[in-house]
Amino acid sequence: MAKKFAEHSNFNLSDINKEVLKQWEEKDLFHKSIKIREGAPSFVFFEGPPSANGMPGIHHVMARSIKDIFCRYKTMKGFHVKRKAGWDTHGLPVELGVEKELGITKEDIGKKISVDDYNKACRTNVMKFTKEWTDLTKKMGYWVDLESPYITYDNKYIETLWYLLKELYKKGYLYKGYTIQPYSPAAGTGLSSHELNQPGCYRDVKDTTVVAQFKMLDPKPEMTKFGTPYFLAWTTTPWTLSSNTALCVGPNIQYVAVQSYNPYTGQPATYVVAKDLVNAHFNPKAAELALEDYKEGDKLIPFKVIAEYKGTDLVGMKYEQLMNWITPENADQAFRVIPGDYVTTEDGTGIVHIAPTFGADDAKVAKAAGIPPLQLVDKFGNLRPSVDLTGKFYLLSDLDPDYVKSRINVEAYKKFEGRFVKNAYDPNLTDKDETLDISICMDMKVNNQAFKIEKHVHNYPHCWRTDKPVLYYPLDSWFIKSTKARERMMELNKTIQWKPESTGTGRFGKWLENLNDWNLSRSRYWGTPLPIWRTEEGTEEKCIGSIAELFEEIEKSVKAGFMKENPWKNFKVGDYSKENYDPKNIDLHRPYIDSIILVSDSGKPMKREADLIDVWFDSGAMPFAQQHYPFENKEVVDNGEFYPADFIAEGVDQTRGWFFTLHAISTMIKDSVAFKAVISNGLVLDKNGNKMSKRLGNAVDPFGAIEKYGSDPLRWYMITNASPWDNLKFDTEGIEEVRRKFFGTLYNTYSFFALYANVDNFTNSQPQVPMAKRPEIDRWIISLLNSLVKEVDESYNDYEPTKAGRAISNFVNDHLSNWYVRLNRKRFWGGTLTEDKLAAYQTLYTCLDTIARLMAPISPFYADQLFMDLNNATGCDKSESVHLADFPKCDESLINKTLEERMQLAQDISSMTLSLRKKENIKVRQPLKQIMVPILAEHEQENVEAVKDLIMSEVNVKEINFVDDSAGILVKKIKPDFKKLGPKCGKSMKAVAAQLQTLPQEEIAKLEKNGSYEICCDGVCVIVDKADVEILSEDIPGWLVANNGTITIALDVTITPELQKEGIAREFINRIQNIRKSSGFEITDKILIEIEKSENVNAAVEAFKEYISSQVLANSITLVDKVANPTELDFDDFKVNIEVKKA
RNA sequence: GGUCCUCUAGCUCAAUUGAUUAGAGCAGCCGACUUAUAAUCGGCAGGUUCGGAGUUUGAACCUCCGGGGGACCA
Repeated sequence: MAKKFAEHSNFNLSDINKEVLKQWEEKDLFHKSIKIREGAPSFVFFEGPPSANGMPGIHHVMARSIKDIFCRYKTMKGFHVKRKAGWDTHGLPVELGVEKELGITKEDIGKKISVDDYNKACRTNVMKFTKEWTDLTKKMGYWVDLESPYITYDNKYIETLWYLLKELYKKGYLYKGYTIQPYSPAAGTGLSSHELNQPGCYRDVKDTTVVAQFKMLDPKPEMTKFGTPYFLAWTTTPWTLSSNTALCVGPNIQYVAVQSYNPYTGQPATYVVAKDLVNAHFNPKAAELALEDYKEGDKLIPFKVIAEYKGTDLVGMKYEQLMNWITPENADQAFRVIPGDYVTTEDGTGIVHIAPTFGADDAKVAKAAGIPPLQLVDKFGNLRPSVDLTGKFYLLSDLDPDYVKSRINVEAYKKFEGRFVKNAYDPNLTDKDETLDISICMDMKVNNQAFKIEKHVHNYPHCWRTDKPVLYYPLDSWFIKSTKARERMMELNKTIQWKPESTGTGRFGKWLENLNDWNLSRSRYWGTPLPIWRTEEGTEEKCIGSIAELFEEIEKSVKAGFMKENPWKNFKVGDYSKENYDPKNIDLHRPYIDSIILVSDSGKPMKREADLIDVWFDSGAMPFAQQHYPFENKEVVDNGEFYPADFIAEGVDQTRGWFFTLHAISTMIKDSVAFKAVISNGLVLDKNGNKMSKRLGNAVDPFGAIEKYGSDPLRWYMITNASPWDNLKFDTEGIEEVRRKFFGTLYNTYSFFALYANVDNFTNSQPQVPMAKRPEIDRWIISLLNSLVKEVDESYNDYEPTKAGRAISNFVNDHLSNWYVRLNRKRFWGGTLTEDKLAAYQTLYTCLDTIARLMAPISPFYADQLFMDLNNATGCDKSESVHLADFPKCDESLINKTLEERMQLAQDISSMTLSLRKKENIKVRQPLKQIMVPILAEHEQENVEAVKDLIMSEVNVKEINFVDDSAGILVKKIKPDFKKLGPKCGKSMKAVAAQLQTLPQEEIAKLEKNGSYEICCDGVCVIVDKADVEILSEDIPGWLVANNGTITIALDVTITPELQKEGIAREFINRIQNIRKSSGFEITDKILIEIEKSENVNAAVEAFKEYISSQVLANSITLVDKVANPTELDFDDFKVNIEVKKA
């Protein structure tokens, strides 16, 4: 007994989701889907590790849908697609989460709580939401190996990181440097650029700014003619002026000397500023005033430009230190004008104040020009900037007394010592208090050092944790010299297929071009320790690349007496078992690792550099670390089975995060790309285009959405609404629409099929009816289906899931359901299983089965149900799931473009006819005599003939006739083909087009006859070929005509008495059916009809009595003088009374 | 402040890469169908392609200027 096609009583995708998921788990289908492809070529995919210390959001569904689509697709295409889940477990977010939970700050670590306990808390905390993540992963249908994920805190993982660091070390990529970095005095730590880019970090703040006057020591002669000569330089951080050691000009910028007066003191002066900025600092209204007429206190200050210089002319000029509180080392080298390409004339004065200790650019140009930074010596003998780690000017008592004596002007400095550079850092101050900037500016004003003091609003970064402004501050750090690999990284990047391309060339490419060295250091507790040990003076160091190497070194150290014993004596080197690497046995984290003292080659003790490494190194190293490379799995990584990735996908925010670190590490270690193709998806915004946030309450809960709609419509919506790299305005109405329009239609199509297939016991076991024997409409849909397979396959292959999904959905809605099934319904009804009927079943079955496979990557649940419903009944494909089945192959021989065009023609002609009917207010129910189609070429008639019957039944006309040109009645029109004619005509295109369009009928006839025609205008003549134009019939005089593109039709709207009668009959049928329905008659009930006599209907009723009766199951129709219980029927022009009774 | 992306119907998106009637779906309005029926279908209406200038025979598309939105970076 053949199995029947499942007929579902209701259609709830959320339930289907759950049901199918249960099946998957029971049958362990994910693992089977990998197992069946064992030995096949591998398709390598890398999963970017999320951090499980927060709940997953709806955007994760987006990113993971994309990943899942291509992994499933490639599996169906026969590839072996292994994919390991991963967890990102280190780093500041985790630490801060723990601190918040425990109610402690960074300073408490090691005091109130031991580092050991703290790290234990981190280890637990970071996996807090693992359950939710796993849950979502399963529910949304993302297939990834969750049982053996890579975890970045794992000892094995860390060991690979050490291996990689050592490799980099050996290649000379690691160095220690002193650089200006964003630093949060309140948090006591440097901040990574990633941290600086937490939402809300950059904020507009109002700061006091000053244009300072730097007195020249060696002015050019013309500068000394009037008052004192000064350089003007603008700063938004006046407190850094005391650390000024140079001024910077743009070498190619034009500067001028301007004679004028100081606005505050009225003292005469000659100022040097950029030419473009003169008007920003000197009021143009005062340009006409004479210098001599100025009196102190005048609002308009006269000025006079007296000379012009190029930036390079100024380089090397010397000036007097602005604030002589502290004398820098090598002071003779300081206080000079130096060149810098980054100087602009957009704001300020075109001369930039340089404080090498507080600006990254400053430090760079200063170093290049040999300018010393202004540094102090603290009481421990360290060189320090003028601000301490808490954010205040050093207290004299914290400095080296000898240094204070020799270098500091105590008198001047005392006034400012201990002042915090921002009020936010000082626990005793508020915004309302005078800032250090203001105090300094006031001082400068009095001393004739300030030219202009202003409030200025600018965008400034804040610490995402403490909310306080960031300080650019010099810190000691380890760096990866990524600049060394920059060229190679750019080259390799060109080989990567980026989706969208602009992210690769633009955002990523530009970033590589301007690459800086990678700051690897983090001064925190929970992370991968930097495996570098150094002697106290830093003269000797060792980088450790494995546990084995560490153990060897420990041995030496024990021998040298620096350590008593190896703290991990149970660990067996070379034993890669889970137990051996268990944290109970060995833990490479702080604080344990810090207790290890190694011995240098010369016999000195070496301590570990206290830093942890950037967590982005953790994630970027995952291609290797997830395999514990090279300690294990060396083979499969080196031979390409697991590396590089064929494909990865993450949010666009990862461009400079994970995408970069993967690429950088891979380039430096393996001289290879880490991934060959990448999709960077956009953001998921709320329906109004705003960012989703928990705070605003507009975040969509992914669990709720899946529960309500099911994962399929959610995924389908996300993928097909817009390209994944565009931002998605997430609107649940869109999911609803997808459910209704696409899944609903597909479900109905299947239900229709199942209903009749079960009645006819169709099981697809009969031999396939040869295509040649199937009706044209079958061959048409099969042709379209194969075109679809081709398009979808190409789209998936090109990482264009949106195109694939849209194509599938168009096919299902417009062609399969709305045309094929609708027009063929009658073929499935009643009767025996004829060849024609069989062809219909087979055709529809093929379509549904193919659709299930095509859609499986995007909507894995419903596709599987559909596939199983079909194949369980037929046994055609014995795969346990659509995801274990093969992707359809396009059979080019079944694609018939002529057929597709013809059907399009039928659809167009029907649509035009319906439109004409509407215009004339003639219901479809009213039969009409004929449609006329003008024919200009033979094949046109052929095409229409082929689909004639379809059109006639669609639009209720009796004939389709053709008018050819022989009678000469057609009114023709010429449409130029601009693409062909444009290049031919050039400038005269417009005139030629105008002439063509007004060409008289005779001339058109000539063109047609001769195949070409000469058009002259403006003295230029062009030969217009027949192929350069489209000739169409625009009108048939006396007919009602519609035009659409090249198609023209005319509808005969004359309603003959005969047609009218038939129309009335159809009208009766419709009304009576309605009465049947509203009276609650059964479909099989027979009825008796009485109609009140009326001139309007008598003839029609008499003529079509049989027809009406057969349609409405009437035993009799009688015309009577008056009915007993009349129902009034309104026929627009007249009314008729009728009575319908059960027989 | 810099770099990049983006702006098309009320909404969400197309437009074969420069071609002359700028298209769909949703929503709206009108209607049809009534053995896929809590399903389905048709028609109508809706546009200064963000604004401006330029290149071109021809611009939604290329260039420049300006505006809105967004991302990334300093």
